[in-house]
Parts: sequence; C-alpha cells; structure tokens
Amino acid sequence: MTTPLPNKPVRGSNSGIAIMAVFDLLGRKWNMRVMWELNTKALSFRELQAQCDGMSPSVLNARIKQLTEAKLVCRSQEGYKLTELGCSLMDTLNPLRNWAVEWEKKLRK
Amino acid sequence: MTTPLPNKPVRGSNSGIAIMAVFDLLGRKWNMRVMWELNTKALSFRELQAQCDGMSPSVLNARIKQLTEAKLVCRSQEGYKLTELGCSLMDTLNPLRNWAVEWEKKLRK
DNA sequence: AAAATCGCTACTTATTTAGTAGCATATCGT
DNA sequence: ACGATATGCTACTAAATAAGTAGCGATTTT
Repeated sequence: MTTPLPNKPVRGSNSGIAIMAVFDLLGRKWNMRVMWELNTKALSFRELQAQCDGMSPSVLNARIKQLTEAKLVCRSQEGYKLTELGCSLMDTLNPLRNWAVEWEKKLRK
Repeated sequence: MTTPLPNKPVRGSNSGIAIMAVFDLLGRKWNMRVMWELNTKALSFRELQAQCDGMSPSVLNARIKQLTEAKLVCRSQEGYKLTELGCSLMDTLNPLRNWAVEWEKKLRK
C-alpha cells in the first residue's frame, strides 16, 4: 500500500480511453433509463417523459441532445428511437437484466 | 403519439424493478469507474482515489459506502476489493469494453 | 375558430459533486 | 522515544447538475 496522491490517469494501452467515455455517458442520471425505454419502441418527447416517471423536460431535452450527439439516439417520424449503435449498446447491456434480479435476491438475504 | 403527462411507471412484470435499481446505482458518477479500478486489484483508499483521477475523498467515501451497502465492494486486509457479486457485475459489464472501441471508431467517422 | 396537444425553452430551487484543509491514528527511520 | 511521513476519513464551501413549474409558438382535433 504505497502511492502518494499526485498521480494522473496514465492508462498505458489507450484502449482504456474509450471505456472511460462510456462511463462518463452511462454514469449520468437518466441516460441508461432513456435508452432502455426507447429499446422497446420509438417514443415522442412527452411519451418518453412519461415513461421516465415524469422526469423534467429540461433534463430530458439535455439527455436527448447528448445521446443524439453520441449517435445512440435519433429522431424519426415515429418519434425518438435508438440508432443501430444504440441498439447494439442495449444488446451488450442486456445481460444486466438478469444480473439485476440475482443481485436483488442476494441483497434481501 | 398519444399519452398525456400524468403517468406513473406501472411496469407490470415487476422484473423491471430490479433493473431500475441498477440504473440508479450505475447511473451515478464514479460508481462504475471505482468498480472498474477495483476489478484489477484491491486498492487502499488513497490508491483508489489516485486511480480515479484524484476524485474528491468525500465523494469517494460516499461511493464506497453505497457500493458496500450494495454488497458489491468490501474491505479487506489488502484494501478495498470487489465482492463475488461485484465481480459478477463486472463480468456482465465486460463486453462494454469492446463495444466502447467500436463506438469510438464510428463516432470519429 | 376554440380547445387541446405537441416539442421545447426559461426560469428557480434542490440535490449532487468538486475541491481543499485538516484531524486522529498508524508506521517509519534515527 | 521522537519527529516525520502516510493513511483513512470528515468538515466545510463552491461549482455543477437535476428537479420542478410555467408557458410559448406550432400543429392537430373538435
């Protein structure tokens, strides 16, 4: 157990950089949730808001903007929906669903 | 496109509840990152802080508390480390690593 | 043409995170 | 034994983010 404080990231392989960006994105309130709801079907702004427990429109707007810039969500005739890239993210995130129920079981114990 | 605003979650199957808790946990700054760093090896408080770009100790403390209550992290002789449950979460999250690099590629295009 | 609904912005307040200082305990070298 | 250094962590303030509410201009419905 050594290591003083003054240490910057210095992740050698640089392959670590990408995952950090993902953490920034997903580690933000609502982003996963919004995508999760859109994974079912395209939704209009207000539908999406309703699905997300009535989250405030200002924040929803900001999230949509961020997810759109990240090319995970886009707008279409039927409303907001996931892009291919967005779908692929939800696919890799899908196992979380099952993990979640196992986790909940063990927490109750 | 219908649906007025006043609508609460009402997720029928109740299996949706668990994933929402996961979103609350992971959708919070630093939680994924902290676990990611611990996935490599056990770390002391200050080591962990250094690995996480010098995140403020007050926040780190809060995160550790939350992750500990969630039984994903625990303390040991060697420092803080992931529990079995925590490891299993990182395992299911592992594919994110590869998704992240693909995502980055397509973003640059 | 009136009423309702839409996507969204503008604002204020509440909650969360960042940033810094420092205390109490433990370990180390002399 | 003594001071020097390191550790885990708390306290406090400032900055950033989210919640909450009102409402505008545009479209759609009646």
